[in-house]
Amino acid sequence: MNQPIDRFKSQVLHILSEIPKGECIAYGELAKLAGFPGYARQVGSLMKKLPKDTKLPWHRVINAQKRISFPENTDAYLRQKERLEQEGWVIVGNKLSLNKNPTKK
DNA sequence: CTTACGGCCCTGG
DNA sequence: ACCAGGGCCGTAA
Repeated sequence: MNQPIDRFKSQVLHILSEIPKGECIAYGELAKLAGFPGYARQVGSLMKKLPKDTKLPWHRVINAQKRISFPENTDAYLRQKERLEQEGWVIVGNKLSLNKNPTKK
């Protein structure tokens, strides 16, 4: 079968599972760490494939713009927002800020 | 084989 | 700091 992409998935999922609480990562960063720079979108596609009962912190994955990659009126957006806030993040609009330290002057 | 579409990224205005 | 445009990669039609 497709070894490279299969490995890609495994790596991404593994790294994702290693993401500590209270920390987030961009799709591109995740892909890069997995050894597949430029595969940000594929990471997103992979996230979409994840089962609903997954233990993986998919909510800690956001885009490089520090924004949730979902329209605000969607359910997915709200869920991710809630989870991130639960992790101690502060969401302003559809953008993320560091916990208790947005921009910090 | 061409077209369309993503949980994206980067550069510019 | 915010929005728009173009580009990248893979999968599905």
